[in-house]
Amino acid sequence: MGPAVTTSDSTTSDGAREPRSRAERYDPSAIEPKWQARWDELRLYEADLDDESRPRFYLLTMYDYPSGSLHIGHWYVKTPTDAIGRYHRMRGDNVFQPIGFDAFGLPAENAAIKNRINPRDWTMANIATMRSQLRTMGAGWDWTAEVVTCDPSYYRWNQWLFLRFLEHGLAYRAVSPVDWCPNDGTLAREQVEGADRHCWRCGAKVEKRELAQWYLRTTRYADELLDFSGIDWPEPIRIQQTNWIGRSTGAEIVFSTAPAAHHPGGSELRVFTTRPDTLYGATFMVLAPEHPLVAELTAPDRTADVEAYVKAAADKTEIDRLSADREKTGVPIGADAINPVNGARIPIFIADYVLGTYGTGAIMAVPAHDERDFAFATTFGLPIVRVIAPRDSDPDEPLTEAFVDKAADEAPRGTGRHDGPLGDIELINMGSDSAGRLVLVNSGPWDGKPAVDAWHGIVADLAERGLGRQAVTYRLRDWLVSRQRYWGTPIPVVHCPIDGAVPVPEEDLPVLLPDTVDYRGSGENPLNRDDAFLNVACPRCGGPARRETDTLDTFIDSSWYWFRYLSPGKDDGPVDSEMVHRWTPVNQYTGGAEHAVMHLLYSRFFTKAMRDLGLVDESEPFRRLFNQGQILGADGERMSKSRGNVQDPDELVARYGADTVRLYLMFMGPWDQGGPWSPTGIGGVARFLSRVWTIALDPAGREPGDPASGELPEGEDEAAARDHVRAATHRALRDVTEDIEGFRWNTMVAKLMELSNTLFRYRGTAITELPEWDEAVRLLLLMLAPSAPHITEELWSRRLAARGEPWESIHVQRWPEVDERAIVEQTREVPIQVNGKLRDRITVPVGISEIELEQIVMSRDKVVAAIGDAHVARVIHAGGGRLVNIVLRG
RNA sequence: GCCGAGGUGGCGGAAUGGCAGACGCAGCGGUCUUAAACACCGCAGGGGGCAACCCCGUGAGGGUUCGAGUCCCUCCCUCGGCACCA
Repeated sequence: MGPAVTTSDSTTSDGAREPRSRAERYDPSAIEPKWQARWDELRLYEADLDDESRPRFYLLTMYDYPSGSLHIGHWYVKTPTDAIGRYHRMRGDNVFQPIGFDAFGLPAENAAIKNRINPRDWTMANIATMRSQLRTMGAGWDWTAEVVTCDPSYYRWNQWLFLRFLEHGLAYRAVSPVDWCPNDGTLAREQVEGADRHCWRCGAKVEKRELAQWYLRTTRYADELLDFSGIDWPEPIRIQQTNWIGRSTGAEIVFSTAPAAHHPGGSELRVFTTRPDTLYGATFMVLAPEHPLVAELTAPDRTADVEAYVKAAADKTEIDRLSADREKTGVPIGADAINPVNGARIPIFIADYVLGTYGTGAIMAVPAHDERDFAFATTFGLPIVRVIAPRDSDPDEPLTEAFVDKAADEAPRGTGRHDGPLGDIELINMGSDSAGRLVLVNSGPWDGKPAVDAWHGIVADLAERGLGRQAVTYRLRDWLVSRQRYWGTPIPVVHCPIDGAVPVPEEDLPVLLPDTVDYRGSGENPLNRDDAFLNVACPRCGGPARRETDTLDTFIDSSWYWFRYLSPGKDDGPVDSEMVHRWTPVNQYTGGAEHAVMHLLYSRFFTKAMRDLGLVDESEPFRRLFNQGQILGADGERMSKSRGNVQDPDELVARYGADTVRLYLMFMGPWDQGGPWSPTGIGGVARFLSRVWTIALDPAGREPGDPASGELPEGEDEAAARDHVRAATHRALRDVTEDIEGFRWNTMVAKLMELSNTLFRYRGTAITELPEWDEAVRLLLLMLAPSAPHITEELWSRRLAARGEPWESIHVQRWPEVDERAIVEQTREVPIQVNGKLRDRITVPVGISEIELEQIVMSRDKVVAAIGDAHVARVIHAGGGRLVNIVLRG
């Protein structure tokens, strides 16, 4: 049992041992389940979505993956979120606070393979556990709106949406590589282990395999996704999304291949560059190892080297490949390209720092003006030709590093569209050189022309010859949604030998996952072996065909689930458009910052795509977003069962009660920060709630440990004490309200502690008989109600009972109003600095003039001493008289 | 490596460019108790001094300012993300 919370003597004490106070002690286990049951009975948290009489407030928190049981991290997001909902209810809003489960995903399959249990059984059992755990939190979830994504009534609409996307050209199929294990099939990133990249299950060497897979065309919305107007999202998230999308303006330039013994030449090689003005400085070309023309262009005597390099590149992660300070590697393929502006023959290399997924998968290398190209050229002894130089400098002075305009780094970023540093080319911010400081050199007809003019001029010339055009490229790629797995939404397509990929007709949805599944101890998709699932008649020609066995990425599920909460049972469409129009965008979304780019960008994409399909009118899913931090294990690592660092909330609830756990999580630190879990300090919060209990139920009691107990604080008469109590109460109300609005829970709790400490000092005095005290207790309970719903409900009900008033839940009371008059002060303390160092403090009347204040300041002994014989240069009255600083000369 | 966030007492943290360390935890002293636990009251950044008081102090180094934890530059460290974990 925890300190101060439940002790045996509160329940068993009798005449043998006199407890300190006859008042009942705070025992959360006796009150929390009682109120949870009562709230359910009253359906206190079931929103009436048709209620037009109050402002709507859609409060959404990221739904959870049912991984087994809740850990303290789940509570860390949910308790403040619940406090937001409760606060808004008290503000008079119609709050909709739904919850659900993100039920498809890899862990269920891993468990299934390992333990030979059906993923559905595993998942549903976990959901049952987590539901019951969630109840102990006493949160205001509306369970009538629950969504579970592995239910056919949900995933059928994933399929339906996929078919609409297909119709509108937003879904397509293309070949792309996956990590592949010969025994276990496609592997997720987390299933590839070690530097040698082996399969986590069988240890086999992981290969790349090319598979035809389904994509969603997120890039169609790239520009619109850069526009954050109308939503109130944290700047860091907007910056991360903007950089993730990575819009770059540049040019596509067509080089051609030079004739060689093994190749007739004349093939087009397109490159994307943000620096067409440096075209004359291209001294070699680099293709990504996976570029489609590599095999064709490679000279016979280079084949062995090139193939070995391509194979090695496939083994590396993109993160490795893009590391800028890594030693540059690459191999020549024994072919040349021809520069369209000057006919120069330049050698073609492949190198892994060029990615097949960005731009055209090929770059023109300009070592004089790009750091990576410079490093590569230096390693391989390739020529470096300077083509940009400050006006009147020597153009042929050798470079010791790439000459890149540093002003590019100062380009504004993040809040809107921008062109920033790219994966492979550093962009000069053309706007930064509007003065024409930089000119072209070694560039034929362009010598002496400002780089800014050449940038556009060279592109225009190329365009005229059909050899180039201005182009925009994004770092953002289309969304690969195919997963070679069982436990997901089956992609509703049939492959027919005659008709190709045929969509499943809408009336045949849902394509159900087979109930029985046999993994045979392998990770390979069991749908591939399930004849009953596989064999199907072609919807178009009726001939024998084969079902698509890929399932959809679970991020599809989470890309529209908040729409579904509004009509979870709807069976003639995915969403109730009218309801969606009324209730979205979501007013407040809360969840982890680890979703900054993927889930939060996919959700925005889906909303825009669904708008264009005519399903919803909104363009953005979430009006306001907050990303809380992550609670790590006590060891500072992410909580996971395998590390054994998971903190179970049930244990804490059993010991301290849900209210204490909720409040402690809020008190730990700033909500967006998170940090390692440590239970040290939870006792302080428990003590705080015990004090609140005592203040509310036993105000007349005295503390034998405090000799001054029952007396007013020294120097305070009754009138002063009344003012003091009232001022403390209303100041707390003002600050707590602001802190809740700003989600500053830790300081909110601190201010409630401060108020309770103040009130505690008046226990046993006559003050507790007065209206000021009564108001203080009332406001303290109301302020605490959103965060600690059970204890406040209990104390509220006893308060009403004591007055003979009928019971009404504290959670339907109105949030109180601050009385500004109570807070006004007569005097204030002014710190006095000499040369910025604190030397004295004085207390002065609030309305004092600067002249009067200065007179008092200058007469103070400490000030006089600090000034000595120095000369006062000036006196600064800062912040409207908040501080005085005396500046000395010499 | 790139993008984003952060670094303040023994610990969690507080501080619209204006008194660094609110509020807690741990610690120390005390009250209550036969005693202990609980509870309560008080002390408490580091160094020096009997004291008044003085000096130092917000990852490191520079800068802007009357004044910097806060703004700017360089660097170091930690955390999140990097497209098949969710």
